[in-house]
Amino acid sequence: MSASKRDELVQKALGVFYRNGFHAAGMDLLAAETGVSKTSMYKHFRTKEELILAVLRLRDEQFRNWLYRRMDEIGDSPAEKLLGMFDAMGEWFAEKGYRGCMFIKASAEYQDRDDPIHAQSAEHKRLLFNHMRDLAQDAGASEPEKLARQLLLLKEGAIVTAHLGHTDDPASDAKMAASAILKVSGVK
Amino acid sequence: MSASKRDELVQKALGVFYRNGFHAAGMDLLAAETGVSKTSMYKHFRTKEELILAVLRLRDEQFRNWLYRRMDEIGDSPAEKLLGMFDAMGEWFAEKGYRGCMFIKASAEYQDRDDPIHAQSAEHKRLLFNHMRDLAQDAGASEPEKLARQLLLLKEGAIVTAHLGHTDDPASDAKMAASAILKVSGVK
DNA sequence: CCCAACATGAACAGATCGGTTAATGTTTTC
DNA sequence: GAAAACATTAACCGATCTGTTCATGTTGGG
Repeated sequence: MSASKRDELVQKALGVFYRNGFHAAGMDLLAAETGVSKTSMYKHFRTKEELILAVLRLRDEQFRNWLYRRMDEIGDSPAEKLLGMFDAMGEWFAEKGYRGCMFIKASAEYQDRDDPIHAQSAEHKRLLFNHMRDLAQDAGASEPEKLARQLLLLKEGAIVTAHLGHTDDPASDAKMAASAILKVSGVK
Repeated sequence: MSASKRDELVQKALGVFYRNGFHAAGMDLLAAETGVSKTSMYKHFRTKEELILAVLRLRDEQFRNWLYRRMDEIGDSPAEKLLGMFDAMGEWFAEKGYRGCMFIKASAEYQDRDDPIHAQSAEHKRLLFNHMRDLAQDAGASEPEKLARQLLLLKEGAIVTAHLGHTDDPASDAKMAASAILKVSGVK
């Protein structure tokens, strides 16, 4: 039971869940798509919930690493990095196979706030908020927390709209709206 | 098979789906909660999908009627009505049992863009957009479509965050952000 | 009052759900 | 090279899934 084998299963399960949804993807399908028997699956993960939680942990790590890096690359100043989030979103939306945010989906299928899957999805959003708040502070915002919350509202809205809305360019709309918000937030 | 009986089933099924999710609520549960036998259920709706589509139609009608009315009551001018949307959102979020937007949930469980359930959810968002665009035009916005899209980004973001985020007041954040956007949109 | 039309419940399909068991490889270790 | 440890497979478990069948009410019209 190598650790990397488990990681590989989680990685592949992530794709299966993302494409099919959590309830719709059964353990039989997951085992088949990862090229492993169901028994092996249950050697690595005691329950389906445990597998889902592992998938969400990996997704959180992958997504935040990618996003923070892109924001850093795109913007020089803190304010530019904040706006850069929306450019990064645009890149993500343009990927083929884009189907929205895994955590929003998870919270839609596991709605109870004290469900571990819901709680872990909320934690991901909280970590994103912390990062945005720190950047907003560095950017000199008069109310960094409020600014961070507002920019994240635009981000979540764009994520949903990119999957559910007409096919325009929500990332660009969000970025222009963000600029307007930055202007009234004491950020130069 | 009175028409009102069918409506009553759809009405009750709406609540069951909203609380449990679409995959998680089976036809047995739906029949039990509507106080009707499964056979009767299938007399009124040929498949589960047909029931879901009927539920979404009802929800669309209920939600838009309610929202448009509240926006009208809250604001006198078109610009005030636009901002009033966020007050209405705040009222909705505060309802006990709030679990997010039914159409976002539906699109999360039925992801394919050509799935009828996904398509109907998208249609709801499109109708909302039309209304907002008309109001934005009446309000004198320089680019009414863009303004409508941006305000709706804030709305979708707030809806998601009210369910998944920390428990602050996303409707109020969204409203203040919307004010900033209105200012740069040629709306007095 | 009788018969047709409709509504109902219970039982049943066949498939799939999450999860387990027991028997069979395949390594690793001494 | 034998024995212990680990991985894998296929078959199975009871529950639940969407959807159907059939036998029994129940109701309204002539």
